[in-house]
Amino acid sequence: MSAPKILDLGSLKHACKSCSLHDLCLPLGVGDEELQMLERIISRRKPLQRRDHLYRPGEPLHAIYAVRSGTVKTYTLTDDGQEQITGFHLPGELLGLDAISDGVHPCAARALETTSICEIPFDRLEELSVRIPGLQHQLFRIMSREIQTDEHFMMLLGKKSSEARLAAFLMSISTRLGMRGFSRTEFNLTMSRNDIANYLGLAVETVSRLFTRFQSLGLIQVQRKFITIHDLEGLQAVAGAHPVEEPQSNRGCPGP
Amino acid sequence: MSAPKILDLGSLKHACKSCSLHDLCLPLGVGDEELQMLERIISRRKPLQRRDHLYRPGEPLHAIYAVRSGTVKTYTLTDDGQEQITGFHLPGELLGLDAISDGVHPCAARALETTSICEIPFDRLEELSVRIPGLQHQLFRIMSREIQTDEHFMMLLGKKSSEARLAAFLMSISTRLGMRGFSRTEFNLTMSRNDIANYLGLAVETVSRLFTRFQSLGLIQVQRKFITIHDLEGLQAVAGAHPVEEPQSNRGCPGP
DNA sequence: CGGTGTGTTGACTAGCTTCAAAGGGGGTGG
DNA sequence: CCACCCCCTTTGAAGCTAGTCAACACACCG
Repeated sequence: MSAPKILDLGSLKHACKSCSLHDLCLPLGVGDEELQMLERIISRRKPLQRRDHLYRPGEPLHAIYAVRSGTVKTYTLTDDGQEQITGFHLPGELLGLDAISDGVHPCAARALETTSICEIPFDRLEELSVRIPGLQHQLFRIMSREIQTDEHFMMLLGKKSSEARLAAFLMSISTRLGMRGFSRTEFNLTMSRNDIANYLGLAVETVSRLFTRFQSLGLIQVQRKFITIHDLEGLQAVAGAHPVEEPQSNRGCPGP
Repeated sequence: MSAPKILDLGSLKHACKSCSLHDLCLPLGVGDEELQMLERIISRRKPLQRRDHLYRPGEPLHAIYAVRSGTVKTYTLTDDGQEQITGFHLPGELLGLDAISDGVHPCAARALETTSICEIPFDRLEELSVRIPGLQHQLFRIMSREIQTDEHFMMLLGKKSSEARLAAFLMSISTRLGMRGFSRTEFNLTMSRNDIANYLGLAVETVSRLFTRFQSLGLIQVQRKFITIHDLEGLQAVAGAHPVEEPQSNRGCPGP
């Protein structure tokens, strides 16, 4: 499956520079030679079109994937058949890590727009990470990071108001795009309101109302899918805010 | 840190049999010799008493931990200083995986009762997993599993009613205890109602009312912290149920 | 034996969902 | 290229779930 295409290693290397695998490879002093070994097992797929599936639930894990450009959403189906979005994946981010444990994808991955993808055959990645300890360490880090962000998101869903959720969502998109060199304050939301609502555990109507409210508060400007953030600090404040009231005093003092 | 104690390998091996590291080690044909190498780096800590911390947020990652007996809760503090429980860890389960990415524990871990713990120095575990590919694979699997259960839990928080959440929680405890050879239908909830509510994103009062309701429905019997499940299937049904209505027809048929 | 913390129960409230309907773009077909 | 249609989005009003507030019951502990 997926015959490794011969690629221009120079350009691929450049591409890898903005990828999460890069961040997590080079800093540890993985040598040039080893980097080339890694790059050799990575192949590009032909771009996905909007609504194309990268994989579906139940498919065996062949590879993990990195988004080169575009957006991918991952989702599962609940017992009663409705969709639950588990994440949006922006350029430089990885998908498919949740499939390692059973060797089968527990969720589906679908492009929200034209999207290009790097494919990293998992068995070969594992082999390589035995030979390159730095790579193994980085894989552990990447997976740990995902566990951490999932925990953070659980807090969002469990404790935060609808306002805080949407604000945090926008801040998350902003930050992640910013890390990859895109604008933090102007971007397109490639997902529908429905997707956002689904992801945040809210009703579509609530999300729509919140966009309107944020705009009238001067925090953001909304032009359909195009968002301009006017007040990053303000938005962050809304995101961090306690659902009902903020004591303001004795911050971060847990007590024994 | 943590001078490796000389242990009776025979008894430790036995202990490891009911541990998640075991499940995820032996099946892959890790040899006896390699298993001994693993066991040699694992040390026991002296038991934790109720309310003792295993680690606190901000502490550097020295080791990951496995619960031998007892229960541990992990939690973070929100921006405004209130506790958010991220998980309960039963015998045989691992803690601390979320600390790998930054080398620092993002959350706290605290014993809910007298608890004994195995400590696995992470740097030595990493070294070992380079030498034992099967071990590396199992670590990937364990972390992947955690990502997967986190995603599942996100669905619970985002889409399910309070009833479904508590039912799913009880089923989760039941299943996990059952996997370790404990009773699936009779157990002590070592965590307080407050902890349960916090974890599930509910108010304490709601949790209390739900326990009463489940009892009057004949699903469970509640005697303070001691729970008897009378109807596992019924509880599962409540857990899986759609918050409002259940279509009942066309299950699991996504459509393209 | 009181004190304290934990758990339960009731009444009220708020926030979000649901239901309903209309506006607006983008895509498709003629 | 235009027109139609569908779906996404927005807005309004009503309803319900779960949260909040308050008071009490119960065990556990010193």
